[in-house]
Amino acid sequence: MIRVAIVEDDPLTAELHTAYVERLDGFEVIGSAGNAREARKLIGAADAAIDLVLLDLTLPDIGGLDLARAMRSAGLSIDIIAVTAVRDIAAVQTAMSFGAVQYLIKPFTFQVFQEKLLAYAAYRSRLSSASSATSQAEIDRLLAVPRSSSAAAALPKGLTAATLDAVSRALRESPAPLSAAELAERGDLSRVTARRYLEHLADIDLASREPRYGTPGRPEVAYRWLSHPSPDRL
Amino acid sequence: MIRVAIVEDDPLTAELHTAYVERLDGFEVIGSAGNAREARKLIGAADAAIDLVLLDLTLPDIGGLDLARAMRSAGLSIDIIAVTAVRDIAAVQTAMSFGAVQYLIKPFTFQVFQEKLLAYAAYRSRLSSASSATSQAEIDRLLAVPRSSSAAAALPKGLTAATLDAVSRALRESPAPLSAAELAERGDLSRVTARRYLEHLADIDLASREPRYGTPGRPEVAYRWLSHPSPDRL
DNA sequence: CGGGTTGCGTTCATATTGGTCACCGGCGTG
DNA sequence: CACGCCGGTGACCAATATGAACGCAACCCG
Repeated sequence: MIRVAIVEDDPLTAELHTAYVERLDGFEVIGSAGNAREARKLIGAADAAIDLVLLDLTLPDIGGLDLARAMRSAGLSIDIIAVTAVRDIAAVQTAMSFGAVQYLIKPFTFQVFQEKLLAYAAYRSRLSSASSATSQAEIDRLLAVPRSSSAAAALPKGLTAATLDAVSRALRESPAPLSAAELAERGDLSRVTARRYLEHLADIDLASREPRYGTPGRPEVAYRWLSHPSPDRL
Repeated sequence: MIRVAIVEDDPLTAELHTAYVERLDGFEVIGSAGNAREARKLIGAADAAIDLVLLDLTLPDIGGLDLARAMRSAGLSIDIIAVTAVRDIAAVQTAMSFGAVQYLIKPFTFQVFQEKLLAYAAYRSRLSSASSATSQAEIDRLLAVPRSSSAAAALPKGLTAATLDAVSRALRESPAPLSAAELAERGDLSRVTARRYLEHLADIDLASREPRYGTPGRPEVAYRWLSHPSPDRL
């Protein structure tokens, strides 16, 4: 059983992540913390014996990266999966230098989450089953992270990962909600295709629909990128 | 230029590693230290601006792992490659939790050493060229590099080095991205073969896929050569 | 209050390309 | 010399974005 602590300031998101973890066999949630102070207490508790921390990098009191540093200073080698909405390469690099084993970008679907945690579990069992490494090649094999392609299989028929990625990016980078027609113009796509992908994003709760009234003609629905998916969608 | 510090207690080995580093283009040795105290001074020097430390884990005064911890405590996110004769899984795991990007077992050949450092260089240039990541997939791609090894060495079944070389060259010399059909026409290959090799190049991150939208019919995917570290050095 | 107008949502046929499978020719081997 | 393995090829079926046609939901005007 891999014992997980969740450090996340938004209670709704924390609850969602807890539910995610508990859906996976072999994982259990030991506790959660909403800020760094609580997290320190949680992790420091003698009977906790935590294996893995899902660490949000944006906490109210001190940054998650500082918390990670503090953990390392204390000599704790608990594994960390960084969870954040920050899409900053520098943050990624810093997190990795503190020994984060994975970097998850919010919001994520259960599939992506599952993939990362299962990869971690595999890594963990590999390490524990091998008592001592005998060669460089073996070390390399132990540390290798398997290429994941399970996410692609979860796509409904007729949709492409590359296109979905392009649509997601365009929507995310737009400050205002986008209609299918507007996104089509930006992304060199047809209106029909743009709508299909936007509908998919809305279906998996990565985007919300917002009808626009007030103009003549049939109302146009605009889509807004969601950074906090609702937890009722399990 | 990647600035390297070498921390190694045995002078002969330190010299050897220095020579190894200097055989590689794009790397330079800033200094070396024989124990943790010297290492701290070397790394702390304001004008050092060190990118990478080759860190021996068995030092006379304090352990290399403790030095790594001290570096992290100080907020330094300098990359570390752990170098040691210790074949202990626990040490590997601890080193990785302190954010080591590689783990090299002494003694190693120049080949192995080169492979690890070139992989690191690729990882680094990838990170610096991308200012902000846009998707989980991209993060995964960025982070996959440093820990996977010998990707180029082992060719999958059904591929030939000569053909791969020809395809690589053709793609590299083309200013615009090329589709499989286009490359087939240029290179005297069938579309099928061209596609197989282009897919391989994309899989090992030497090329990127870019679907072309806007025209009726199924979108055509074009491949673009990614210009990072020199492949002629292999 | 109801019919007309206006756009967008939705569906469907179509145009292309992707992916796969069974063959073919060549090279090494016994 | 026959055999077997292996990589490249042609042709097939499946996949996926496009454009146009149709229908619907909200505004507007009489």
